[in-house]
Amino acid sequence: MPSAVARDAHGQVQRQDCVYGEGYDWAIKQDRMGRAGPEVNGLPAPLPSLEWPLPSQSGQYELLIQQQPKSHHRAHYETEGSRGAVKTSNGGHPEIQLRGYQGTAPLGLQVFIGTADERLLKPHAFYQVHRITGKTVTTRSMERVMNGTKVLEIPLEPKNHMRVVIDCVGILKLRNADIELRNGETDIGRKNTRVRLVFRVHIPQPGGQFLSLQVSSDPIECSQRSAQEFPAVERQDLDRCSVLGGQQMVLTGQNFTSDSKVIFSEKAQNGEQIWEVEATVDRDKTQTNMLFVEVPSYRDRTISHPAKVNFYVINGKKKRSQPQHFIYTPLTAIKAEPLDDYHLNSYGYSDNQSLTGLSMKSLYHHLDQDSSLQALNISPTLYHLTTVDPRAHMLNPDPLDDQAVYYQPRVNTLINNPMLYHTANQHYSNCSTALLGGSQMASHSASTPSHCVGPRAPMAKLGEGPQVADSFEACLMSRHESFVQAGLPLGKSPPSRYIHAQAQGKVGSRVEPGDQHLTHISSGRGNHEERAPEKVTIKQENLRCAYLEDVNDIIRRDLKGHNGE
DNA sequence: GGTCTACTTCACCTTCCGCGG
DNA sequence: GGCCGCGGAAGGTGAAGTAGA
Repeated sequence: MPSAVARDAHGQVQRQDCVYGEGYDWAIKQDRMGRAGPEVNGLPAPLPSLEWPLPSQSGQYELLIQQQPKSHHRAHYETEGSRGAVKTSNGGHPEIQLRGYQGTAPLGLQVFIGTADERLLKPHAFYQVHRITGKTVTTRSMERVMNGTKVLEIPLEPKNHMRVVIDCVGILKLRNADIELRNGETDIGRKNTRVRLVFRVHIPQPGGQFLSLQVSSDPIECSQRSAQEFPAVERQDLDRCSVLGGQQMVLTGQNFTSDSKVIFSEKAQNGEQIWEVEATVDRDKTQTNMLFVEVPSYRDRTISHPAKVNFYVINGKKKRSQPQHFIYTPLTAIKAEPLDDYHLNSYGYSDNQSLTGLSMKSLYHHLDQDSSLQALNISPTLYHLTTVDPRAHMLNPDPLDDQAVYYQPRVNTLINNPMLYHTANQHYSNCSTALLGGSQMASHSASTPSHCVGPRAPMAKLGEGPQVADSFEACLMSRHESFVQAGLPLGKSPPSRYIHAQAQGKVGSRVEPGDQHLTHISSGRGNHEERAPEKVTIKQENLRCAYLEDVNDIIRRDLKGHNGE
């Protein structure tokens, strides 16, 4: 088992262990690439952190999952033998394809185990990918460790139309106690048994850049027990209806029984349950993987804002599915003011789906989903990150934020770190205040929201460490605490930002303390093109229904969007 | 009636066993 | 016979629930 010492994207020396499949020329070729990233002009390029969100599609390229893994796979412990490769529901194996690749050289597809909870996708602390070997395995693979996360690399070959069957990926469960005792680990393992397979590919681009794409599978339940007994909703054909209810919703999933009930519920901000009602299930049509539900009417038919509720399927006393989300839309419209400098039509809102009653969250979401910056007539710009805190970038991990990452190492030096990442479809550019004067990002106080960069503003940092992440998360929390505790409309807090990245080496951002009703989004060209910033102003009102939970909702929706759902 | 504590129940985690290919 | 993949279950642990002071 060869091991290597490599420098990661931040120049930190780290040990990486590699395990090769037999007769694996490709692996040897890829080894150098994987240790410190692909090579550019003979120099190793760093790969984006596994915690970075990446898009599944960019330009002509698309990384997609042709066959999704089964929703249950019992992971094995280190003390056990392998429990085999992850399978699809029809007994086959997941299949991945990279579309749009015209090159002749094979690429490496990276696979790791990611989280599947409400938060942002990141490597799962309690599960690791496990390389399956044996005569039934047809796919070559190579195992390595990147920053403590096991990653399998599988060749994607043009002769196979850049399509590969993932029959060599198993899931290893680490003992909760071992992980929870680890320094800096804040997650708990108990009941944290859902994972996703995450696939990444790095495509060489002209000029020595690389384009990184990522796609993650549907969630996989990895525990023995829940897999056998608990109902699981995998899909719902309806996610909203009017407060009157009455519409039929078809749920597809697992472990539904003739006794399954569907419970709609709503919780107040303080977590107190304020509404619960059992929906009518069509028992005659019920199958083990399908439920037909009549949406119950909402408790309050006079709402003026969409109401977000949950529902779950329950088989027995405590055998209930993960909560699913549902939105009741109001019957009556409320005042909607035209938004300055903002063309609703460009977002395709129909009359009954106007901005009426739309929260800031919804606005953001729609903006995001429709590649809003383009719609807002913001020209593509170069987007620079200097060793960016991935979670800063992930603050709003929507398709817009999930810019494909081009990276080109050692092109220029910014303060202490030399890495410049250029995104595809580069809509905006920015850089953290951390870069100003070389101040340490870690010094950003969680209690000073003014240091938080706006929702679509990646923060830069000058080192990777828990204090930075903590600071960022605290920063995020702080922002939302201010929403909830102060009861301010979302449009008023936190203060808007004016972010402007200049050419490399002179980048920076500043907070504009001015009118907090306004959200400014500016863009400037980076090192290749200079362009005057364009400003978009959005006026927002009626935002009282913005809750902390909205952030999760945004994340959830966007993750779903990621998966092409 | 509210709070605290001790006890009980049960869900979950981890390990082990055994079977078939 | 050994290994792998897999199902099932035993036993430990801790969270959740309940009863009594």
